[in-house]
Amino acid sequence: MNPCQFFKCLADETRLQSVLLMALEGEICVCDLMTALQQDQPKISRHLAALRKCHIVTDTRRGKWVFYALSATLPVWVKDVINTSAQANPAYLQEALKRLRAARSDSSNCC
Amino acid sequence: MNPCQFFKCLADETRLQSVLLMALEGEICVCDLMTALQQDQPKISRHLAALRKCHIVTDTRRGKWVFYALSATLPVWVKDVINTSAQANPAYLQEALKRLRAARSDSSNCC
DNA sequence: TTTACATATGTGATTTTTCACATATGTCGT
DNA sequence: ACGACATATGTGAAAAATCACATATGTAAA
Repeated sequence: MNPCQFFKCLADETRLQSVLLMALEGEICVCDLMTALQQDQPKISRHLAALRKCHIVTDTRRGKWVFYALSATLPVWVKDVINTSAQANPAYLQEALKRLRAARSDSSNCC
Repeated sequence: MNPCQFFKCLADETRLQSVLLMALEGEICVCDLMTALQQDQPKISRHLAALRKCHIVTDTRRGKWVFYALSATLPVWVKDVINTSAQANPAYLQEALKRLRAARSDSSNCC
């Protein structure tokens, strides 16, 4: 993992929040990320594709839905950077996390 | 320190290598960074200005030279991210570090 | 106070990234 | 096979970042 390429992946609000949410909450489906980050579907999807291309996340299809999670094979230092950042910035993630959890506990939600 | 803004600062080869070298070697003057990174003066100076603007580094003038170092007041998580990245990527920094140390031990060097 | 050297910044061009919209692909239920 | 829904991607435009060159500022020594 090239360090500069890695930091470029984190250097965008949508990608960074997606990665940090996955660090805190495990796998997340695209529809829930749309809700959590309040962004439209193509935008979410495109940023996830960028993360996937750099092997930071993996995607798993289950029925109609695709779930993204941090790659299990990340270098230790990358995991450390992601976890440290996720733990240390509750305020930055607060709103998105609230929307994510609300969506997930809503039985009328998509997935 | 906004997390996304911080990662944007690291998302450039010149800025990232400058920051990681400062983590490993302490303060570095502009002329030595030019040698270490093999970039021209305005380019180095401009990227350092960006880091300074975000309060990631501080600058100290001593005579004709300006020395840059990681800010002493960085949040703990930011220091952790920088140090972890610097320690974990020796190959990424090897060449620059070699040139930096060579320049510093050369008595005919600028500063 | 003039000159040389180290560093910073103004500026316009170039490159890269991001975006919005349209459309394609994939899955499931009927 | 068809329709509805979830996700992915093609494409051109817009925005942002980077660059190279010129020039300005600051310091010290002669």
